[in-house]
Amino acid sequence: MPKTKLPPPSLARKPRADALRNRERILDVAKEVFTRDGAAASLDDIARQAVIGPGTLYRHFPTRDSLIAAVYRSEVEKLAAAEQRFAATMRPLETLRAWMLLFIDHVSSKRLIMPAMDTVTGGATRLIEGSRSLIHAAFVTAVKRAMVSGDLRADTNPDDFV
Amino acid sequence: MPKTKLPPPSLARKPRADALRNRERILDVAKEVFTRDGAAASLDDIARQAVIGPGTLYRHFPTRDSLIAAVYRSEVEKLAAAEQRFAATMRPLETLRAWMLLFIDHVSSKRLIMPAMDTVTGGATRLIEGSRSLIHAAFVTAVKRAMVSGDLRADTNPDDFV
DNA sequence: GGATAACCGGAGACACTCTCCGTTTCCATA
DNA sequence: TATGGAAACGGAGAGTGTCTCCGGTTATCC
Repeated sequence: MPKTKLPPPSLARKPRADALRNRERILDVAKEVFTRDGAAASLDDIARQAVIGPGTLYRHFPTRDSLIAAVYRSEVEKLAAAEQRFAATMRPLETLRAWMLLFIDHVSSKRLIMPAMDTVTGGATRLIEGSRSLIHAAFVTAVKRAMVSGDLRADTNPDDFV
Repeated sequence: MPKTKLPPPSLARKPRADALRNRERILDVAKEVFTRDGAAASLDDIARQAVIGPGTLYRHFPTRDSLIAAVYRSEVEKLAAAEQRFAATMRPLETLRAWMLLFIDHVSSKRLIMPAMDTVTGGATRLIEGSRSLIHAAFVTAVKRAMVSGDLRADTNPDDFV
């Protein structure tokens, strides 16, 4: 009798397109605002700049911390992904150089955002710990590519850069 | 920092007694509230508990950060002073033990307060750095006293505890 | 004791947070 | 393509917090 199709053993269904769009826009704006105004920036202001209502922002990110954490995660993922994107169009040494520049940006903006992450929960450490491996992997890949191409001496140890 | 009395040449005159009293009360209450409610506690609430108006609180500490920093500084000073107070009435080993207990308290409450200190200014590092030497000196003194009295082996290096 | 600079209190304007719910949009199905 | 309904949206508004301004009070110095 129920014509409603219950989704196969799998759990949830695909998120709506507008929700994804909004989530992305919030993350973009939030990153910019946090970096500019510090971690105590107004959340309603972020919503306003992202051209959405406050309700929408709070539905996506119930707390300030969850938004900050999401911004951080998203940045780390972008950073890791950039290595492959660069490698597709640049020579190995250029790739490494460009990526390291991006890394500097990442670190300096992280300084701004971090303090708020454990204001309440003290949970910053875990988040950072988890992202370290992702970044490290991207870095090692870039260095290895440069070694294979001969731009870097073959006996270079990636970790020596750190 | 002991205030030597220099009446004639100076421009500033001695701070009023009530101002000093209030400042002290604010610091006491603020420490308690911050430790309990976290660094985002309501400032007006602190004023209320200290039985003063909000205006008074803001005159003494114009920003949240300045209040937090003052609380921290005051705690460090008390911690350093406690070593001498203990030594006056306790045996060296007891002094050391009591002082280290106090130190634990200090560290754990610091955890609560720290995050807010550089939320805006990123200035926590300097503050902590400055206080480290004060605490370290008190600690070394306590250890040395215990060594002289024979409670601790004479070849103990204070820094080994850390 | 009197003058006066320093200090106090708290009303109030403004900003921020977060929720509730009527309206709109998207997606699956027919 | 049309349609039912779940999912997402927006924004008004209540509650709370921040910070200032200024008339009144108090301590200090002479």
